[in-house]
Amino acid sequence: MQLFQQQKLYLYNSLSGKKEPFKPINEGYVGMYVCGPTVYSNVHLGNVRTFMSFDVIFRYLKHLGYKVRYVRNITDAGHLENDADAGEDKITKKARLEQIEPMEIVQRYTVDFHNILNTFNFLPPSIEPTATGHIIEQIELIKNIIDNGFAYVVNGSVYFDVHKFNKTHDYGKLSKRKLEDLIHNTRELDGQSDKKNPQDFALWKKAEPQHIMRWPSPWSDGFPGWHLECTAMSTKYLGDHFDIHGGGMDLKFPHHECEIAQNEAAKGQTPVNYWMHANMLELNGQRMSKTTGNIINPGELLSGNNKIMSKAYSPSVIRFFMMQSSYRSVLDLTDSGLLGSEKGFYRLMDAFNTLESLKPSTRSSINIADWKQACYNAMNDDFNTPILIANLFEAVKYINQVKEGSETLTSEDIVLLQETIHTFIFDILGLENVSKTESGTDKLSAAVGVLIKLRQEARANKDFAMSDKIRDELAEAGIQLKDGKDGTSFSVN
RNA sequence: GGUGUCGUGGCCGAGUGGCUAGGCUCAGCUCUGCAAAAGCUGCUACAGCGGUUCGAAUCCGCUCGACACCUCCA
Repeated sequence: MQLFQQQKLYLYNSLSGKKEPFKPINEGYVGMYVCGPTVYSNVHLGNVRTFMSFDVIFRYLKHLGYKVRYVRNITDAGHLENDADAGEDKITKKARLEQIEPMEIVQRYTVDFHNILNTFNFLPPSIEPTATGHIIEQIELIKNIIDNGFAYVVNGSVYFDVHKFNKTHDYGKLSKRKLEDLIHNTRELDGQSDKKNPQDFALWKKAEPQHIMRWPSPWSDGFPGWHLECTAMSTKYLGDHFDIHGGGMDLKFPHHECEIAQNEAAKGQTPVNYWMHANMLELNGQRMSKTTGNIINPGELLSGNNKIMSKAYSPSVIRFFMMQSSYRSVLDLTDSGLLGSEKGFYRLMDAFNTLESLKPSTRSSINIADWKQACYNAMNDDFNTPILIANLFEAVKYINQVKEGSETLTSEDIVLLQETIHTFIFDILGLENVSKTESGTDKLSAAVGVLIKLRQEARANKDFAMSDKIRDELAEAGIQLKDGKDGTSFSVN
């Protein structure tokens, strides 16, 4: 019996705007596709948040016993900078600015992306395909769409005919837009266009002579349109109809809308049962923006080498901070927010680390099985990590109360509590155990141990001038002594 | 202008038609030689105005405000 047969998972489907019970197409198997980054610069912190949300979703689905195939692409064929016909793609532009090959740009920032994600303890996806590795599949897809009459060729470029498609299909069903409204509100673009209608989008673009990234096709030497790669790669590895498609909220329109249209036009069926969108990350109440300088990249946040935050934050603290809000809410990244999360996170860790030293009783005064199910209920409700964390803090209270003797637990319940917390904190939330309190194994601990002993002797002799001197000078060196009932421990700041 | 999301206590941030998450801050207490650390206890909020209801912060309408998308962006 797998866990998913006992735990009823609900998830919010952007398509219906409601929470729905999760039913995979094939029982026990889940296919999930998430739109990955365009690797033309350092990974954006907002990107990290989005992928972290899906990392936790991936982890929880796996924990429930599903066999999950998680596909997250790398976009290494540049998208055009704008919708006009004459445009430079982002990767080519960056390559020109840095005077190196486009593929050097791709390589450099793919490595950066992986490094940052590893730092944040992400699980690797099952497949990480690249756009340039699937040009043939994209060309085949375009042929299908043309054959089915939903695309037209102009001057070596191919465009998707949105107006024709909308006559027999519902273009806009994901983003709740009406084609008529789009027609009404489309701005006039400067460059002259080969498109029949402004709402049409490119499937294939003929390359200008100076364009470096180009491939041969039946229509021209050129490059694929920017919505096509996800359709090609998702259906190649997950089939024409799969379970979950995710991405950032900003991709809902037009990117995901176009993916639906492409798939329906090419394959005659809608591609995805559950669309999931992670919301945006703001910095100090404003969207991150390079032009205003209101931006911080993951490396700067981790190193503390920035002018926005008061200090460096560890990957788990940042992860914990992000997990304290729902993936569907806008999250505001602030220094005080991170400080608060840091304190709470260490309190949680310290409680977990004292679990093994709890003294068992013959009976339990707390129902741990109920508490455990409450943790599952939180995650089953559209991956509600804030409620899960609230439950984990309930456990912190239990642990401290047992430690104080006001509540009791049997040894079986202590083990159950320990295993459950471990599962949720480390396996599902993906946090790492970083206790601030030293265990006393390395040389620093030995040295501080000597000072603690000297201080204890001074205190026993009521030589408080000496004992306070030891305490204060250690504090100045960044070592804080903590007096407890069972002796003195210390933490390094 | 259009579409969508949302406005919660000092701050962050969940959730729900009646049982009033959680974290941080703050206050009091315990512990301590004094502190710190740790723990315990306390702090009853849901933008405004109408309506539905026995009862709404939760449903509906309007107003105000924020954010996102509509143009590259996770």
